[in-house]
Amino acid sequence: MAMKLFNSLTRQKEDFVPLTPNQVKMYACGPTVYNFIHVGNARPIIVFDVLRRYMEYRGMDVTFVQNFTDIDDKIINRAKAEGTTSEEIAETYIKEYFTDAQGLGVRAATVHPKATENIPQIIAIVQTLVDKGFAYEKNGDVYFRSFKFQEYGKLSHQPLDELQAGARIDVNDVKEDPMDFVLWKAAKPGEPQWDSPWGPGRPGWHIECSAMAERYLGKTIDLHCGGQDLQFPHHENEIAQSEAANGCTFANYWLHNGFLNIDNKKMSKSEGNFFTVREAAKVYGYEPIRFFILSAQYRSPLNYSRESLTQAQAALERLYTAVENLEFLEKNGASGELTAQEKEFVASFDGYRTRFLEAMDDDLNTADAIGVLFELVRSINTAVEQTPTAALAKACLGMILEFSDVLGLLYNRKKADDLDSKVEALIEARQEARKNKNFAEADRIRDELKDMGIELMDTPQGIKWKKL
RNA sequence: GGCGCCAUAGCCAAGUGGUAAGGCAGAGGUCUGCAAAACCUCUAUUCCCCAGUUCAAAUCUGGGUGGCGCCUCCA
Repeated sequence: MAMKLFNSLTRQKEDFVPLTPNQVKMYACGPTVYNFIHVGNARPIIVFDVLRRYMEYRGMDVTFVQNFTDIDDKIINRAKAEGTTSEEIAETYIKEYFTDAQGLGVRAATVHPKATENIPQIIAIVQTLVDKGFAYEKNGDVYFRSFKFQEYGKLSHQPLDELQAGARIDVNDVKEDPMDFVLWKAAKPGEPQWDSPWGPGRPGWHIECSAMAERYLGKTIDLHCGGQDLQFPHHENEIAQSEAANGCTFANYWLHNGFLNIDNKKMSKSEGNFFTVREAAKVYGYEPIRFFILSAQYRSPLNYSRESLTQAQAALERLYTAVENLEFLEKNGASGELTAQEKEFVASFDGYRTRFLEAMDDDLNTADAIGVLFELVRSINTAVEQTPTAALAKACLGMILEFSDVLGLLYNRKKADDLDSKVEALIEARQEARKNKNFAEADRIRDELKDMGIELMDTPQGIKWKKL
C-alpha cells in the first residue's frame, strides 16, 4: 500500500507515487543564512527529515536537496551592520545551522547547494524565460510576467483578480504589472554582484530554488516541501518559473507544514516573537525539541510553551529509561534461548509495526506513531518484568530502536563506558554495608555517588547505574 | 475584501460514521531495607455551541461563537 501525503496542489491526501518506482526526488527550501534558526524554522527541518527517513524505511531511495539562500538583502544588511562581507555572514550561519541540525538529530541532505554556487544555472533559466517572453528586463532588473503563466495561482488557489487587488498597494513600480516578481536584481554599488546578459546583478529569491532543484533533481521532481508561509508567493513563483521555462510539471507533490506558534501566534522573525533553537536547546536540550515537534501531526498548528517542552522531556525520559533497562538486561539478564511464551510475545510486534506503518502512511502522522511506540514500550516493560532474560531484552530493544530510528529519536544514548576504580570501590562498599544491614551507610554512599554524577538503582539482576 | 486553517480531559495530542489512542501532571496500590524505575487501578458518559442527516456523529451537512494564517520578507 502506498503512503498517503496531503498534496497542497489538490488539497487532498493522495497516494504518493514517485516518477520512478522507489526513487524519490525531494526538495526542501532551506534557510536564508543571516542568523541562527528559530524553533519555528526547526519544524520543517525535523518533519521533512522524518519523511525522508520514513521513505527510506519503506525501501525508497531518496535524493534530498535542501538549499541555503546565501545571497539576499538580509544577509547584505547584516554584513554591512557588522562591517563584514556577505560571504562571511553566510558561512558563519551555515556552520551554525549544521550545529543545530545535528543537535536536533537531523541528517544532512544528499546535497546542500548554495545559491551563489549556482549563478550560471540561474542566469540560464532567466535567459530562457526572457527568450520565451515570460520575462522582461527593466533598468537591469528582470521580472517575470506572472499573468502570462496561465496557471499562476494554482498552488495557493488564489483567484488571479483577487491577487491583483491585494497587490494594488505596490505603486510607482517599474514592473508591467504589480503581480510580476523579480528574477534578477541589478547591482547596487558595493553589493555582491555577478555579470549577466542584463548587466551586473544578483538573483532574486524565487529563481534560486527553481535552478537548484533542476540542477540536482531534474526538470520534474516528486516532492517539494516547505513551510505554509512559502506557499505564496515563493512556491507559486517557483512553479511559474520552472514550468514556463521547461514546459513540464515542476513538482508532483507539494507538502506544507503548519506553523509553530507562541502564545498562539505564528513564531516569526519579523514579529520578533521567537526563540532560537540554540536558546531553547540550552534550556531543554535538543532532543526534547524534536520530540515536541513530532508530537503533533505536521500540518496542525503547534504551540511552543515551557510546559510543552517540559512534557516532551519527561516523555522522552520514559523512552530512554525503557531502553536503558533493556540494555542492562541484555548484559545481566538470564541467558538462554527465547522460550515459547517469549517467542509469542515477540511475534506480537508485527501488530505494532502494522499500526506504526498505518500511522506514518497516513500523511506522516507522527503523533499517532509515537502513541504506538509508547504502547509497545509498556507491553515490553511488562513482558520483561515477567521474564527478565537477555534474549528477550535484545529482541525488545531491536523493536523499539526500529521505530525510534524512523522518527530520529533516542539518538543520545550514552555508551555504557566503564566506571573508574574509585566508583567501583564505593559501589562495592555500599553492597557490603547493605549486606550488613547498615542502610544509613549504604544510603550515604549512594548520595556520595550521586554528587559525583552516578545514580545507582538496585534491581533483581544487580546494581544498575547511570551517569546523570 | 479574497483564500484557507484550527477548536477533543488540568496540560500536550491521536481518532474523521460504530460507541473516546498515547504522553505529561495527579490519586491509590504492587514491588523495594529505602530510593529509582517498572507494573496495576483511577482521572472526558463525552469531543466549542445550536440545528439537521442517520439505526448510529467527536467524526457528515447547515448556521453560529472563539482563535489563527496567507494575500508583503518569513519555515
